[in-house]
Amino acid sequence: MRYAEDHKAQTHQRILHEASARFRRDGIGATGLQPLMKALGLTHGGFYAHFKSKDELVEKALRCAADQLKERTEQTFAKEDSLNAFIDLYLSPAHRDHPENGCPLPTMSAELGQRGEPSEITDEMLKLRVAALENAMAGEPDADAHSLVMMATVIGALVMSRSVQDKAFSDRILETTRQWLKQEISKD
Amino acid sequence: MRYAEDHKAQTHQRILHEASARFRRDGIGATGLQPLMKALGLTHGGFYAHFKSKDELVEKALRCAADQLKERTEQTFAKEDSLNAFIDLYLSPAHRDHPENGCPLPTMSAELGQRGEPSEITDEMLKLRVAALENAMAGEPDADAHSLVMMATVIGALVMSRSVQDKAFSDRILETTRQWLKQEISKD
DNA sequence: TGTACATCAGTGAACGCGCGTTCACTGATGTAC
DNA sequence: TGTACATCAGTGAACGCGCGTTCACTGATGTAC
Repeated sequence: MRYAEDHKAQTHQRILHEASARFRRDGIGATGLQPLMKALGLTHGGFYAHFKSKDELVEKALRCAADQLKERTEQTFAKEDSLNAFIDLYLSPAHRDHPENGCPLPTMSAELGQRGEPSEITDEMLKLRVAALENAMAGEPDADAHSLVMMATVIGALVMSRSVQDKAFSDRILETTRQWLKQEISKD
Repeated sequence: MRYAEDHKAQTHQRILHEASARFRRDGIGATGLQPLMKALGLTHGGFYAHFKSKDELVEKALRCAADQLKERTEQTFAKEDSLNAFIDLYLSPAHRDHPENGCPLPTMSAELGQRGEPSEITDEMLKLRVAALENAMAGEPDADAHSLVMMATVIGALVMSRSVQDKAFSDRILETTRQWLKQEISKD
């Protein structure tokens, strides 16, 4: 063969990785396949040797982002003070400023709903993260409700901090929410 | 003149209203001007007698949604038990299932950020709502932080409930968050 | 060792389509005389 | 009262563009003999 044995598989992964970043940063609709492939040094025609449609790419890229996130989540929850670590990570200025590496939910959920694709990956992703939070709250009586509400709070705070032009206000949203959530934890 | 004096102004408002609903329901990018005008019984060419570009429509429609929301918020906060009323309204299944009439932030914020338009209407909208919440918490020492975090929580819960396929899970997100927030209020 | 052939990841022109935008035009009305 | 003209909200064909998708092709390689 012309290329190394795993060459095609590697290209496949490169497309997936680039797409998952662009979908989060620019949105699904605004991400063209032509510019995407060009950015990888390829031509657009070759895309269909890897995926049968853009819809399939969306599904696979979302899975890719979810797996990436799962891994990072597990790393975070392996730490000592995992809840505080999670809060600091999710509500960090870095996460706000780099949606392409972050949680796909705040950027993609609206568009996914509008597209009418069932997907169910978001279900899986959310349930997984809420379960991880709940697990880290072991001992607290309201852990099931608290984990769910905490997840909602960090997502909402991130959405708010990204929606706002006023930089100081954006920082305040993140910091205030961080402090609030940590103080809630310390009560238990 | 051919039409009533305020005919053009009325058409202008009809376009604005329809656009503000479609942008929230389908997204900005996925809303075409041609189908939009057709839905109002007009042809697309006439659009430019009312707005100089789609970008201007986006800005004006967002303002329209914000005003609509402001009015509804004020009505809610005129009530006795305004905080509970707000929570029930924002986290109602009706709000989840009808984004076209609801808060534009959860549906449009990602796209607005991606478009690179400054806008600042989201700043105004958020600050206004947070201030209304804070006002309703009069007396509570942490009202400034609490109002901001509560806003984040309801936004995040709505985003989550809309992202999920599992209907029972979606309902649980809304209900759990409602209960949690109300219980937090009753503590004060 | 040398030649003919098969493989197949990637190429790039072409397709139909809907988009935002432009513009010469329509036609029902109010106004002027 | 009747005719000529001005107004202007809305019409609809046309534009260039980027989109997702298709497909005949390329050309470097491994294999067969």
